[in-house]
Amino acid sequence: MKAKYITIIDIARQLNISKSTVSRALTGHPNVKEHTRKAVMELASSMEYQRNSLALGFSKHNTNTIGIMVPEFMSTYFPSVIVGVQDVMQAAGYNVVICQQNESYESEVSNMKLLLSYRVDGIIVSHTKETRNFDHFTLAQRRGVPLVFFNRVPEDMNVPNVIVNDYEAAFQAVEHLIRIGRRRIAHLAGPESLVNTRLRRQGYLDALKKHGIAHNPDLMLSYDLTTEKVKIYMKHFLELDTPPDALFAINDPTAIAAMEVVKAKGLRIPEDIAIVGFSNDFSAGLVHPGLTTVAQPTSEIGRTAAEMLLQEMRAKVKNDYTIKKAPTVQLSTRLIIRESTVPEEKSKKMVKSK
Amino acid sequence: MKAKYITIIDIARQLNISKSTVSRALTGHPNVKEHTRKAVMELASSMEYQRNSLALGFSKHNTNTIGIMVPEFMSTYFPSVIVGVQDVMQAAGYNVVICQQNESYESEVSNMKLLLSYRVDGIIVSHTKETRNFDHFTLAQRRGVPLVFFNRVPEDMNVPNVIVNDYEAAFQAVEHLIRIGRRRIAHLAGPESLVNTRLRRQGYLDALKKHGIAHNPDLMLSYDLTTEKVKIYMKHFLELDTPPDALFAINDPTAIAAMEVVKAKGLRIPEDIAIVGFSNDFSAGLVHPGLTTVAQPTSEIGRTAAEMLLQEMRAKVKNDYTIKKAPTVQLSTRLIIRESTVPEEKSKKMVKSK
DNA sequence: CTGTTAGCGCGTTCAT
DNA sequence: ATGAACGCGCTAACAG
Repeated sequence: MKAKYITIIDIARQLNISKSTVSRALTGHPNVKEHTRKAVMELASSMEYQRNSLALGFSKHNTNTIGIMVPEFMSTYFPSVIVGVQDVMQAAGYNVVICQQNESYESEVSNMKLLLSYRVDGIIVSHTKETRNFDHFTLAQRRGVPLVFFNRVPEDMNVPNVIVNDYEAAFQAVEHLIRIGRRRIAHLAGPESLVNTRLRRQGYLDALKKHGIAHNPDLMLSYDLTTEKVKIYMKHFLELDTPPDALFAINDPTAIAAMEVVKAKGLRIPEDIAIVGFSNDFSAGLVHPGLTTVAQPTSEIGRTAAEMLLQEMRAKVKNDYTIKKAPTVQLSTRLIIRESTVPEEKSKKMVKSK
Repeated sequence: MKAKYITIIDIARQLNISKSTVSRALTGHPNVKEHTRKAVMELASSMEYQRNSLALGFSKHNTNTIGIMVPEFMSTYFPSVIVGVQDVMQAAGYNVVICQQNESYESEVSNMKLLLSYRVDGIIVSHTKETRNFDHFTLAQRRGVPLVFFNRVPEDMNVPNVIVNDYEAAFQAVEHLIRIGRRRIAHLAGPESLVNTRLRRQGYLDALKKHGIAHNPDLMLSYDLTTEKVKIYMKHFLELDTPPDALFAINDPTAIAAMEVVKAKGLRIPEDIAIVGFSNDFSAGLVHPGLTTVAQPTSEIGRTAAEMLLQEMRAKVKNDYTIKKAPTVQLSTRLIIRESTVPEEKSKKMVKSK
């Protein structure tokens, strides 16, 4: 059941001219008689000629296609970054191929090889939570395929990337909790493999320190981002002799899952325990009470990463990041205060005073 | 800044053998001396040889790649269908390229041409809300590229597809509203271009009819799925002389946006107005009150579509759907009752009694 | 078991 | 203004 496509040879035969002429007419080469060009164009369109990008990329050594690799599709974060990437890339005449890894390292390696085997011109990446070995990324670099990372950036690689101010954002979020009078602030951190985890945790620790609150190791746990674990750990927190009066969660899904546990226990949010998330997922504004969280400029992250990649791809001489510092763009976040930390009336006042 | 890849010729030269032998060794052809094979494999891996799928697909006329085209990424519906597709396709040795159209007809046409120009072996599609012309799809069929539709299926095309029982699901949802005593049931329908819109609307109308409730045209509006319009129309409904006591929304984002309007007006859900959505998006369980909605088996939809596509691609003789009825699989939905129609205690009872 | 050759579709010289 | 010939990387058919 082979597909059947029209080629420039078919067109050439019908018109009794050479395929070179057809090729020239189709690509807008100046040296083609107007009459001939018109005939070619008309026949091509009536035969629904569809150019073969494989053949083209094959001989030209570039495909006008970039890949984007994201770890998951379950929150709205990555899809909206992708929309930003597509905006810019489409305008620049590039096609975007999306690969989604389901947080699996294996998928990531095989998808990377897939993209390389299809000779994409560049790749935008956020790695999985399982990724500890980065050989598949350096392989791309060695092959001269530009990479731009965002959100989850490997610490040991010198590579262009787009990030947000995770440390400050976490610091501010925790400071917000302290300002509203909380002292026993728990932190559900992410996996050690993610640089975000470490930055946000440091922000958490330093905010406590600044305000003279001793860090209680019992109130901090790293976990693997699965819902089941949140439930276990959150229950554990709540059953401590002196349970926390606030929670800073690594991301919104974590915060939302934690809220479920709190509500199931019959505790009140924010009165008994205030909760802050991270990223301002679509659902953060929908849960009850609304989730205080750190908003990330998702579509701008995507657009910025795309623009950085375009620069890399357009560079006449490949940037050698073994000898040169790779560019980093840090975008700003914004703390969104909702009812999970400040009850209704109060929160309205705070927004106004902003 | 051209990328530089190793080819089988490089390997052949180093080993002083012909590229055919290298090719055979690499592809596991039986007629290669063990010694030679080993040498090839070792060199290939130490040089980090990465096969060129372009060249392969180019000469073999198939790419082991399928495309999936979805209209949007804003709800969790399409991403989770995609995860199902990937499951099946990965196991079958296919690569999946995802295209997202932002609900734009133009993007759809250009992405379709993109996929065709890359000679994908098959395509899974849900079309945009703007799509009224289906030539780009029939083009694929004429080229012998199998298509499988899901969710948004063109009515005039005889093409394999995976759908849910939209009509019955809508019927049951509305019947549920009637059972809890509602009579003035409004319906926010989707764009006329979507077959879902028509089926769900018919289910709505027939449920009213069955229960002897006259259809009030003032209570039914079609709209373009943008949040701004929901707000306008919902306000309009609520300001009618005799406003509705229930709303059946075409999908969950619509229902959730409508809930905002209701709450802003100071009305109670479900006491003043009960609300039902469609699809059981992730956020449906998070909003307050929880949204009663029709759950779709998203990942099963994806897996089923993928399996249908595999069958099409594997068919020795291409199925000619101009003369033969295309297969349809209809999957079942399930009405999930939450607090947007039945207050807390009551809804718990109903779940138990199930 | 291995080497040689042809061909996939296209753009691109190099001739004419 | 046009045609002929080549090459991109790989597999397959054919010839040893």
